[in-house]
Amino acid sequence: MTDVADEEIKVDRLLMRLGAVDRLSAEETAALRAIARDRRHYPADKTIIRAGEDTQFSTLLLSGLVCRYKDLRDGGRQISALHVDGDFVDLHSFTLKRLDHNVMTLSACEVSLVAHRDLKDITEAHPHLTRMLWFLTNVDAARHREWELSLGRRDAAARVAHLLCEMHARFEIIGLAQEGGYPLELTQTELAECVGLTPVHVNRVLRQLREDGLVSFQHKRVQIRDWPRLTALAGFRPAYLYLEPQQI
Amino acid sequence: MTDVADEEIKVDRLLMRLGAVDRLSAEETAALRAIARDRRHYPADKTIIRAGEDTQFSTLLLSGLVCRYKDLRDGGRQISALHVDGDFVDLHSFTLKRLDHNVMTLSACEVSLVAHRDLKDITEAHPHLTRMLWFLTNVDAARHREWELSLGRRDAAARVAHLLCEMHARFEIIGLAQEGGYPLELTQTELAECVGLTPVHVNRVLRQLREDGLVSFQHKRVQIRDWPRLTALAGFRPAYLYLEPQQI
DNA sequence: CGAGTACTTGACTGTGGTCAAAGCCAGTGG
DNA sequence: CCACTGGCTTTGACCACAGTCAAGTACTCG
Repeated sequence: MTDVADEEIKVDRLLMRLGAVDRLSAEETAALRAIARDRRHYPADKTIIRAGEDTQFSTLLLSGLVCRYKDLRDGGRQISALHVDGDFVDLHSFTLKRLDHNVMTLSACEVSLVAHRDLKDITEAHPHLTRMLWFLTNVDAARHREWELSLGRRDAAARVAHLLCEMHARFEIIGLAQEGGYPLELTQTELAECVGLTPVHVNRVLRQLREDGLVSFQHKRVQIRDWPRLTALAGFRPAYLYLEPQQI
Repeated sequence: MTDVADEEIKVDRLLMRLGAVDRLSAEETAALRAIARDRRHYPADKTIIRAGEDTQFSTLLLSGLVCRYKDLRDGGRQISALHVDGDFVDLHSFTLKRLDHNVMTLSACEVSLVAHRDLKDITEAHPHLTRMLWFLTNVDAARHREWELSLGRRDAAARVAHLLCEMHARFEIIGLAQEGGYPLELTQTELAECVGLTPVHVNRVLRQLREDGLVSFQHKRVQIRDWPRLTALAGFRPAYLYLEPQQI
């Protein structure tokens, strides 16, 4: 595979995600490609946007794993979202200007910075594309709501299982899940920060899930062993991810 | 006060909220007023939108208290958001079409139904107004993130205190907070469903907060007793509510 | 090969859940 | 006007899930 073809695939992951939901015109496709220019590479564990800063750009994740998190004064940290290849990590900063959370890489990442100025132009010239982008931020909020449900009402095992189910579904649609497994560049501590548990307890839960033959998470890879029982334990129903086509 | 003036005030609460953030032109104001026509009244405790249904309208809350919630199969319920006068409860259904959660009144409510068809017209004709509405859904997501932080990392007292702080700030900007207090049409059970605790424990926490002289919640009314200590306990900083003016 | 990070495990603790019963209050009907 | 009802709140006794603390193991990377 040439570098050029490789680059195209990376840029196209967002287009594929959008195209799977509603039809994108050639013009819209071109407009999106045109604004996703400024390419950057970041190492793992780098905070790339800090809460409260003024932002001029939104971050389109081309490859790698990114999280958004909030800190408590006493040192506690809650990861509020995970992002995979093709996600518009902080599209909401276009209207919010300054963010209420930090953005950090969890693995080495490649991104495109998209100027808010260019997004504004899209809202002036491409109403349908604007609605599609708006849709993306609304799906993001829907994931927040499902996480609220996990954090508020599911027990430890169901929380961990649910997260592993969600990430499986998300990796699957971008073609990065293989043989019932997928790569997940998280430490157990970071996983704990997603699900509101301690690292120690996450470790115990993972052992239990593994011994019960539901799922394993080792060496940064998740392997699904029994999808029906896993989704049943987690109460996972993927409607909230909005993967079905519709007219926007 | 005449009925007509009263009606105007109700419609204008959304306009005031938007106008406090960024300047609304006369045309934009008129466009918003024009689409908020279909007026409805609902009794308390009525589920008005169910998860998964196809929606043709979004709900602008004119007066009353509304919640959005998700159910677990085993009967558990998590309230993911509360809405006060002037909130666009489910503006996100405009792009999502079907919702991932239910919408329910907590008190008697008055609403305007806004047709998605009309919202679409706005996205075609009023880019700046479109960005303002997009902004509203993004602020909604920011509140979800703060709730994720509460549910995942704050202890019971801080969770309850934080919710009471947030609602105070929100009632204040719509002019419904008076003498350091505000009306909150919630039962302790419903409050528990917001903060991921049991009703019994919420009751204990409320007693503690009251005895410590921080805040009381009795007879559907919250009375702030010591705002500095309450916000300190809660770790409340209102930046995530995006009440400051900015250019969108 | 050594240092540092991540993972694993065990013993013990504590916050918040469960279960149960009683109290309170507003609304309803006799 | 009062008794009854049902929902909400309050309290106590007990329990359990997940947290804390601590020690040890296994990998990775220099």
